[in-house]
Formats: sequence, structure tokens, C-alpha cells
Amino acid sequence: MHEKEISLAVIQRLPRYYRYLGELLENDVVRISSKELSERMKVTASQIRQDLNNFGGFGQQGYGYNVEYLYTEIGKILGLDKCYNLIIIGAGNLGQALANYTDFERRGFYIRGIFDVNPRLEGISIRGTEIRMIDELEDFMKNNTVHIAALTIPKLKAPAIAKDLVRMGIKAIWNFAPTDLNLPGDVMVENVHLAESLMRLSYNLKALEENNDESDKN
Amino acid sequence: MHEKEISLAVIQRLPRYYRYLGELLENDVVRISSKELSERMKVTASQIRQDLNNFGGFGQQGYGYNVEYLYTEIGKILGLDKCYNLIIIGAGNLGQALANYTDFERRGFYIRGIFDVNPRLEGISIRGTEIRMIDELEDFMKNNTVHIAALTIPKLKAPAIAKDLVRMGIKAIWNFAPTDLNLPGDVMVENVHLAESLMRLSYNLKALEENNDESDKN
DNA sequence: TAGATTGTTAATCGATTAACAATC
DNA sequence: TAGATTGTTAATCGATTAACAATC
Repeated sequence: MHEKEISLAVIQRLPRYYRYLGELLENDVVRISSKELSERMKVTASQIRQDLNNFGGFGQQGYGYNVEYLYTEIGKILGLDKCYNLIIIGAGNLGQALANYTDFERRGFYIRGIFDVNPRLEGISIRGTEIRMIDELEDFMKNNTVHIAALTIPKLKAPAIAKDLVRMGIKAIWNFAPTDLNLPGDVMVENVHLAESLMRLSYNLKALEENNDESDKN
Repeated sequence: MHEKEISLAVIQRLPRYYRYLGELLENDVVRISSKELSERMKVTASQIRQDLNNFGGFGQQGYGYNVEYLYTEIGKILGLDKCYNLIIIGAGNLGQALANYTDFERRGFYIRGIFDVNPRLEGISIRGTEIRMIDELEDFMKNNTVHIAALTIPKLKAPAIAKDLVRMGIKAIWNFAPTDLNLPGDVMVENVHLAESLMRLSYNLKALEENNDESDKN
């Protein structure tokens, strides 16, 4: 019984609304209109109202939106009213950086385990969580509820580990490996492809330079 | 003298084409049709042909695309035929992880400097690049060509540093700070907002669970 | 030549923007 | 009540898909 399907574009934007509302809240702003928010966020007021109305009417005519209420509601939509147990597969630089990042906990994402194949890393503690060997993963998954697995491992190892994780029951993978994971439809994958992000930047930089060259000619 | 403007959606997809073609090349695949590529990438053949034809006709009727040629051409479009000098602002966990990541160099992105405010980090070397104090940044920028600055600093510090960097002439910022940078139009910003990425994952995980609950009822 | 597959135009679909009646 | 601003419908715009003539 699907209600009207929410488009990917809307979901992509939700966290940004959440961030802006969080900042308004920190600055003790009580209410905001779609028009004012649109000016801050550089999007159209129409888009804001359309996006929000996918999930319900959070505003009030003549008043606008109550910042705290809207912040809380978007938080609920994003699932941030719950807590999530995370494991990190791959205790290299990036895996360790994620493990050290305290901001995730503030949002309810708790790192419960870090795994690697490198025996030299065994037992090293990162913010109270010690690195385990990957062969302990299956036991760990049996004895703990794990909601999300972050994959910070080389691309060639990622597909096989992802498959294992799915077999062990994981339903959400935060994939930092520069490869696509072809997993069953009931497993959510969120990719963070840093190399691709950097390529987009170099594309834009190149486009910028070419524009400059052209206007130089004029 | 703008040619037809390339849409953002197309640019977003280009690095993924590049990645798939790179893998085909590694596997010694010589040619590929849009149809076969579309099956691997799970997009339509039509979209692939439309996307590529924004930049020119790289294929041949009856044959398809030569993998090596197309790979090279997309590389050029993305600006990967050039080398870029990068600096990292913020030598925390994430900054150090980026500095340690060797894959960027393979693509022509060279890390030339790492800066931080923390005097304890001064002089520590990461893969041959030693951490400098941020007050040396201006001199460094005068004496070196820097194409890209990666910002791995707290969100409250990011806007001011970004403004400084722009003043010093930077034209491309790879922003990992969880905030928007409002910079002049001739400065390219590519955002990597990890917290937002994680929220999208929790949204999807929640949506998945709700779907399951509903089908349980039936 | 016949078959295959592109490049490209036309049709469809979906997302964004505009407009405005409802209503606080 | 009058003014402001939402929620929502309608209009527009752009992106995706389909179709096919061109051509290797």
C-alpha cells in the first residue's frame, strides 16, 4: 500500500533542510516562512513547500513554519528519532577517521565495532572501540544488532564482503569503496565515491578556465 | 559563446562512465555497445548515447564504442589529462586520511601542502608532506600554484577560511565541512557532506522497515 | 551486402515553478 | 478584519526514453 512515492530528488534535499533548520534553532529563530528560508538556502519557496507537503502540512497560513517543530518532524522523516548501531569494515585511514568522528553519535549513529584483516591493527582502540579481526565478524553479527555497515575497504574486496554482510543480515551499507555493489533490493546502499567527487570538481575547474579563455579573446 | 549548456545530471554521471570504462579496459575489453554498457551500469542505452553526444560522437555505427578511446576522451572531458596541485586545510582524522589516500595521485591530483592550527601537529609528515601552520598559508599560496583546496575543518571555521582562500586566488574548493560556502560564482565548490549521506541511508532504512511492517500485516 | 549500432529527433515522463484559493 | 503565507492545483520546463534514419 504505497502512498505516492517520494522522489529521490526530494530525499536528497531533506538533510539540507534539516541542517538549515538546526542552525536556525541554534540561533533561537522561532518561525520562518518558506520565502525567507528560500532566500537563505538559494532554492525557490515553491520547492520548499512542495517538498514538505510530500510528508504533510507542517506550516500554518499567515504564519509560516515553527522552526523547532519542523526540525523535529524532518528528523523523524529521516529516521533520526531512532538510534543506529554501526560497524566499520576496514580500519585504514578512512575507517579510522570515521570512527573518530564524534558528530555521528550526536545524531544517533553509534559505532559498535571496527573490523580489519590486518593483524597489526588487532586490539588497537579507537575512541573505546577496539579493532577486531574480520573473522570475528560473523559471531559479532550474531550477538549484536547492527543496523549499518560502513565499507572502507579496497574496491576489489568490497563486493565479496558486502555479500557476506547481506548474508549475515545487514540491511544498510554505507559504501566508500570505489565500486558499485549489486545487492538485493531490500538492502540499502549509500555510496560515497570520493574520487568521483574530485573528478566533478576538476571538470568544473576546467570548464571555468575555458570560459575565462574565451572571454579573454573578446 | 556558450555551446549548449551541459546539464548537471550529465556531469554527475560522467565519472561513473569513466570508472566502468576503466574496469573494462583493465579486463582487456576492446569495444562495447551502449546496450551492453547499459546492462552493466543499470541505466538505459539511450541515456548513455545522449550523455556522450553532449560532447561529441565517440562511437561508430554498427560497431559501438572503442573502450580505450572513449575512456581517454571522457578523461579529457573531466580534466584528468592535466595535473592538479591540492592542499588540505585541516589535518584532523579526515584530512590525514585524504593525505594518505594514494589513489588521487594516480588520477593526477597531487597533495602539495597540509595546514592546521594545532601546533602539536606542526612538522609531522604524511607521505612526505609535512603539516604546516595555517599562518604560513598565504606565503605558500604566493609561492606555489594551488588548484584545489580540500577543507576538512570544523563547520564554524570553514566559511572564513574559504573566504581567505578565495582572496588568495583559489578557484576550486573540495568542502568536507558540514556547511554551505557562499562564494563568488567563479569559485567552484564540491561538497562532501558525510552526515547528510548517512541521513539518507537512515531514511531509506526506515522506509524499508515500514514497507516490511506493512507487508507483514497482509 | 546484411546486420548492427550509432547519432539524433520526437514523444513521454517527471520535476520545478508559478499562481491562487484557502485560511490562519 | 486585513495581511500574510500556506497547501495545492495548473503551467512550464527539462530530463529521460523511445524510435528510427544514417551509416559503419
